[in-house]
Amino acid sequence: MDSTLRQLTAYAAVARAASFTAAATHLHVSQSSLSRAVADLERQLGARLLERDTRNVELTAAGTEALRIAEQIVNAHRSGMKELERFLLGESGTVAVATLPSVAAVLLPQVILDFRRQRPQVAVQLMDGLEQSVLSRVLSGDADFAITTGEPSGQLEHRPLVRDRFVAVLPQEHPLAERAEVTWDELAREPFLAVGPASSVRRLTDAAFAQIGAGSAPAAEAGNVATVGGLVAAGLGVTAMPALVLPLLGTGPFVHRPLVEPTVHRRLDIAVRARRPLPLAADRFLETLQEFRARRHELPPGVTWA
Amino acid sequence: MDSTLRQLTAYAAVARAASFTAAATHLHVSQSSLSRAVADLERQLGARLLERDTRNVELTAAGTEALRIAEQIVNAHRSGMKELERFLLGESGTVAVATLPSVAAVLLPQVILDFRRQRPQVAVQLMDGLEQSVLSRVLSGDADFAITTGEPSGQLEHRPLVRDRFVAVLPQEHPLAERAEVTWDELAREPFLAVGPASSVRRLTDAAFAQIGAGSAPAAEAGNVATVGGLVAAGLGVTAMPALVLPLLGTGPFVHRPLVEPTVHRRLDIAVRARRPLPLAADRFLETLQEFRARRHELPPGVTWA
DNA sequence: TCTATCCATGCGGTTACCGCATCAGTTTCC
DNA sequence: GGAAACTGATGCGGTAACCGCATGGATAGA
Repeated sequence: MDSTLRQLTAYAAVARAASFTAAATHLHVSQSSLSRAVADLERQLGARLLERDTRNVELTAAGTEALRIAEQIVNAHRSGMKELERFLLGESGTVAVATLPSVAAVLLPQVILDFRRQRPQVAVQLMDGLEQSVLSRVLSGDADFAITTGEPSGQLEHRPLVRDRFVAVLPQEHPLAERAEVTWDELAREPFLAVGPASSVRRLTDAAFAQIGAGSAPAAEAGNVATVGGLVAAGLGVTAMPALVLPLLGTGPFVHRPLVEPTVHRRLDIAVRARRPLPLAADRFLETLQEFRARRHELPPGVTWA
Repeated sequence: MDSTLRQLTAYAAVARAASFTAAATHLHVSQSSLSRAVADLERQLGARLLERDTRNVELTAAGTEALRIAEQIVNAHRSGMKELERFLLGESGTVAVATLPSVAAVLLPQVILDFRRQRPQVAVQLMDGLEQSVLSRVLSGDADFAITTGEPSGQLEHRPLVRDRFVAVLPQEHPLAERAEVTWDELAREPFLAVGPASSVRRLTDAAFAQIGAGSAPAAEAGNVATVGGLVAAGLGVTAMPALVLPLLGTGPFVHRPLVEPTVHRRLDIAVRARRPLPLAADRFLETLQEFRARRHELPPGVTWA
C-alpha cells in the first residue's frame, strides 16, 4: 500500500480528464506511461479505479473516492512545496532577532517597519534581554542573529553596526547640570547609581572608572534602567548611560550631558554564528538594516553608524 | 522542485531522530540510502536542511520548516491511503440504493438498521422513485443497485428477491368487504381508482384486467398511492395494490382482501449493472439483505421471499 | 468497409535507487 | 595518549523502476 506521488498525480490527471491521451498531453508524458502508472496503482490497491474500454473512461465508486484522496495528497504536496519555496526565498517565516532592550526599543522599530512593508509575510520576533542571554540565544540558534555588545568569539562573527556614546545623566537641579560637558572624573565624585552587574552597561562604566583610577562602588544599583532613571530623577545620585538607552530611562526630571575625558562608546555589533548560512529571511532583514546605514538614516544624538 | 514521498519520508525520519543511523534502523533501510536521499532533497531545494558533522545532526531554520511540511505531506499520504483502504474494504463510504417507495418504507428499514449496526461508518442513501427513475439511477451509476420491478435488460442483471401479492382495497362498508377473497372479475365491476401511469403498479393492474378480458378505464387516478388510499376511504371506489404498498395507503377506513383468479404477484428484484464489480460496501449491504432472506425474516402478510 | 482514435502492451535504453564496503572525522574509554 | 567505536559521506556494482516508441486490438463514425 505504498503508492507514489507519481502514480497519484498520473491517476488524478487521467481521472479528471476521463482520458489517458488527453491527460498525457496535459502532463507532457506519453500515454503509455500513464496507462502503466494507473494500472500499477490499481494493482497495488487491488481495485479497479477506472472502468475503461477502448472508447470510454469512467470512474468506479472506488475511483471517485481515490480521485478525491489523490487530489488531497497531491495538493498537500504541491502547496507544501510552494510554502517551503517561499520560506527559502525569505518571503515567509520568522526572523528572530536577539538584542538588548535599548536596541529593540529605539533602533529597531523603524527598521522593522520598513522590513514589514517589504515582506509582510515574514514575522519579526524580538528577543530582548541582557548581553549574556542575547549571546546564548544566538549560539543556540534560537535567534538568527544578535545586535549587541560583546567581543567576537570563535563561535560568533561580529559586524560593527553603531557606536553609542556614553552621557552623564543628572538630576535636573544638580550643579553639574549647568555644564555643557561632564568628565568621568567629575562624575566619579558624585553618588553613582549603577545598573545591575549582568548589564553590559555596567561592565563599560566599571571599565571607564577603572581607566581614570576611580573606585566604582555604586551608591545604589538596580536591574532595570528605568529604575535607575527614577532614582536619578529623585535626586539620589547620577549615572552614565549610552545615548541609545536614554529613552528607556523614563520621563523624570533629569538631564543628560556628554561625558568626556575619556569619551566612551559602546559598540553594537551584528553577531551571527560563524560558518553558518543565515536563513534568507534573516539575511533580508540585515539588508534592510544595512540600507539604513548606507542611507545614513538619522540616529538619536550621540549614536553614530559604525 | 519535485521532491518524492520517499525523500520526504526519509528526511522526516532523519530530522526527527536527529540521526541518520537511528532513522535507518527505524525505517529498515541502509544508512547510505538515507544519506543520499537527504542530500538529494537538499540539492533539489537548493538549501541545507541539516547541519551535520560526523557527530551531530542539527536542523537549520529551513530544516525545521521542511520537517513540518514534510510531515504534513507524509501524513496526508498515509491517512489518505488508510481512508481509501477502509473504503475498499467496504468499511466506509456510501451505499446508494435506488428503489420503489414501498420497498424503501416497508422492506428496507429493518435491513438498514442491521447494516448500520455492523458498519456504522457506511452511510446508506435511499433514492426512492418510480420504476423508470429507479432503473435510470442504476444504469447511470448514481445508485449502486436497485430493488425494483421490471424486466432484465442487457445492461442490468436481476436477482429475484421477494414476491408481493396483489390485494383488493375496499371501502370499509363496501359489499365485497364481507368476502374472504375477491376475484379480479368482481373488482372490475366496481369503479376502479388507479395510480398514475408511471407507476409499476399501474402496469400490473392493467395487465391483470387485460388478462381477464375486462376494460380497465379507471374512475379516477392519482400519482401518489396515499391519495388513492384517501379516495378509497372516501368510498369513491376500489383499487388493487401489492401487499407491500398497503402501509403507504394511509389509515383511512378501508379494508383489504386477497385477490384471486388469477393470483397476481409483483416480483421485486435486486438489479445491478451487468459485468460491473459492485463496490464492496454495496456488496456487504446485499449480504445483509440476503441474510434476512436466508433466515426467512418475517415479512408483511402477502409478501414472500422469492 | 475504411479510417481515425482509443487504451494496452512488448521492447530496449536510461535513470534511480539500493546495499555493501570503505573513508574521514570525532568521541569515548582504557 | 592512543585504540576502539561510532558517525555521516561516498565509490561501486547490481537491480528494478520508468520512460518513450512502436504496435496491437477494439470501437465509433464516415
